[in-house]
Amino acid sequence: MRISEVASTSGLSIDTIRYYEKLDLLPKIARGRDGRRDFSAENVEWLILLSSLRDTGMPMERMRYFAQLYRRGNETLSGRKAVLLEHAAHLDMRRAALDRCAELLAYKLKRYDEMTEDLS
Amino acid sequence: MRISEVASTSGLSIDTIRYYEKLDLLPKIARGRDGRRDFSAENVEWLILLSSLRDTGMPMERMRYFAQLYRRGNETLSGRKAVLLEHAAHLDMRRAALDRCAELLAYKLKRYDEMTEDLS
DNA sequence: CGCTTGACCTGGAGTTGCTCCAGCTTGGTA
DNA sequence: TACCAAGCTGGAGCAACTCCAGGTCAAGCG
Repeated sequence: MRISEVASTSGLSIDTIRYYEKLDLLPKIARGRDGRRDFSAENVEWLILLSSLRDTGMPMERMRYFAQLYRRGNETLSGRKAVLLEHAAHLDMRRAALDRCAELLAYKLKRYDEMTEDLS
Repeated sequence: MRISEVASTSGLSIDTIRYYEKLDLLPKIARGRDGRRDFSAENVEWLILLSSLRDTGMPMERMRYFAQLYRRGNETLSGRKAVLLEHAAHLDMRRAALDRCAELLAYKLKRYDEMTEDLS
């Protein structure tokens, strides 16, 4: 799979994919005879996971750690599981922050409405 | 109110508060005789709102626009309302992204479990 | 067969939104 | 009166992209 296809499939930009490769977040990516990257289905699945983790706020350093485990293979499954469970907990906290913000917005909007009524 | 108190009340760091002032995200902040900032209750409320917006992903440029409206006073209420409504919609999208990620994690975790069973 | 176009390559500079630091001033305490 | 914590400013540093210049290569077209 060409890098442009991977970009549109994963939601990452082409530049970000190359950047992630440079930071060792990806396993070795195959190259075609012409030197271009040729992503396997597994590569793409991995990038979709990274994209999703990053988009929901996993820090780069944590992703590097996760990627190291991934490269070391099956013996690291329980370590990777721990990373994902921790991130699932993080998602709950993010959801709570969104909810608090939504509540604050509802309150502010109500106040704005009251203020515009007072003016009329 | 001193800057350190505002920081712990709003969740923003002292540096970030000064940074926001430099970027004109805040109205003019009073200074004590000694030159230190002295935040009013309204200042603090504004910073809490900014903190919440920023934390849930409003871009700086949008916040600058919002702050400009705020500084111009009551005539901009409907403009500010539009900004907050737009952000409320953004919150829904973020919540959906979190949910998709949670689902992906649940799937991956299940697969990890299956793989560890196979090994044993 | 030569030429152009477009997708890809690399290394490096630029951007956003903080975050930290050096070096200074000041108000309160012993 | 001597100190220390808390504040000040201007500027450097950092994370995570994002963009750009300048180059390669395969494919399609006249």
